[in-house]
Amino acid sequence: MTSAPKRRRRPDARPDEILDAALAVFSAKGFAAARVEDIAREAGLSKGAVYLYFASKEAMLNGLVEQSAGELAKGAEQLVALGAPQDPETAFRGLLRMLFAAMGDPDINAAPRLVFAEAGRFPEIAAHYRSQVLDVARRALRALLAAGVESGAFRDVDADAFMRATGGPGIAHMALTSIFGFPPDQLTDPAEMADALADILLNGLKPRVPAL
Amino acid sequence: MTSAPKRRRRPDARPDEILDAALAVFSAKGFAAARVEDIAREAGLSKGAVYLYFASKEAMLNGLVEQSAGELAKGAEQLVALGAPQDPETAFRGLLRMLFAAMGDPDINAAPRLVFAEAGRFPEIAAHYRSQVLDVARRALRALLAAGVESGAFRDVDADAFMRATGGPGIAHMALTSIFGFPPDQLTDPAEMADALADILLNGLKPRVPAL
DNA sequence: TGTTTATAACTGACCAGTCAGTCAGTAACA
DNA sequence: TGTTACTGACTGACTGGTCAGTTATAAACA
Repeated sequence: MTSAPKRRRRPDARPDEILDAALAVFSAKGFAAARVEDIAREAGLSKGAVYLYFASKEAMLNGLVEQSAGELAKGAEQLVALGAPQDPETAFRGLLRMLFAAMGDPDINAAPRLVFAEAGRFPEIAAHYRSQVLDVARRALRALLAAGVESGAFRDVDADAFMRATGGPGIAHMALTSIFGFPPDQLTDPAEMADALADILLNGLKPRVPAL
Repeated sequence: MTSAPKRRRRPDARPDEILDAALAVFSAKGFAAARVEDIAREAGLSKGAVYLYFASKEAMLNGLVEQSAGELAKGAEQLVALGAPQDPETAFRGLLRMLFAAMGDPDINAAPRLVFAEAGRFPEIAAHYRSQVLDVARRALRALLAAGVESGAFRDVDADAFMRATGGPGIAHMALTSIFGFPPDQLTDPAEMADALADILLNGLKPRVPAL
């Protein structure tokens, strides 16, 4: 932006810059159709320079996924660990709010979207995401559920159904908004959306009152 | 397989055969990385022959999506229309069972998976799926919800949150099983999974009993 | 016979990855 | 201070291979 000299010496920042550019291009065109030259241009470099930092196009994809997986896993674990023991219901509401905020933001959900689209063709990526993100999320949700059951806030529902009930709507939200351009009819704000969903799920998780 | 003559005349069956083959190859490699010659071989033809039936690779993708969208929309509409007026709860359970059975079966969910992965790059496909599948599903769910509210079985929750709460877990199930190879810990059977989820959601949708 | 259905060889465009060379900066010396 | 020698980040043209779509030709029918 500011009159930067053409040759800037900052090799330590380059890998991240290239990964940012790669995410943008992969996200727009998909891995196979993305051209390395486009990534290079987006990063303000020539194609050759990109190969000084990454051995191949696939290495960029791997780097990208690793980065994103790390962030996601950290976020999920932190959030649940923070709120779970004290107040499972509030922690659950917070988790859904965070999930919908993230999944509704095209900048944030770009990486998960990419993983969704490409993981089928890259077993290594699928395995990495599974162990670094999904397994972590499952453990966190399991802990949250257990805490809720112990405190009497939740019924002892199946953990895998609980995981699908919690994470699924977030994925649906992502797909509807960022892939299909589906605007919600009523609830524009992701936080309201999250609260409406929390309202359904928390009610569903409550121990059944023996009425009716 | 069986000693079929090399030149068989059955042009009326060809388009569907080619679409089947295209789905298999697109699903395995993604649209961009799929080779038309692979599709042709999978269909037992030469590449040139494929171009007698489809003008381009993209035309195959379009045909595929159109076919799949038609089936999905029909299924969703029928199921809800059948059960809604009489017994919304039972209809909802049936819908979830059907959803999980479909989303858990790699043969059936191949087309939706493909659409998920590619719709971002093909606005026409996204628009088609949206109008032919998503809008139809939304209407159907809205009707089911309204019927449930009227009969007193459901609370009057937000329709879009309801849509995400219902469809989302199905998508999550698809992703976990077919993309990430995530085996459920407890519930192997999709029908059990659907019932566990219905248990959570139906309880959540019930009018709140003023206790606690 | 003419028409339909198919093939296989071909073309032209495209692109991942390479590499010989360029240039900005820097440091040591005079 | 100006000069020389050096480094390593960067460039862009090139190569080798791939693949969508075309076409000349032929077999199978009617």
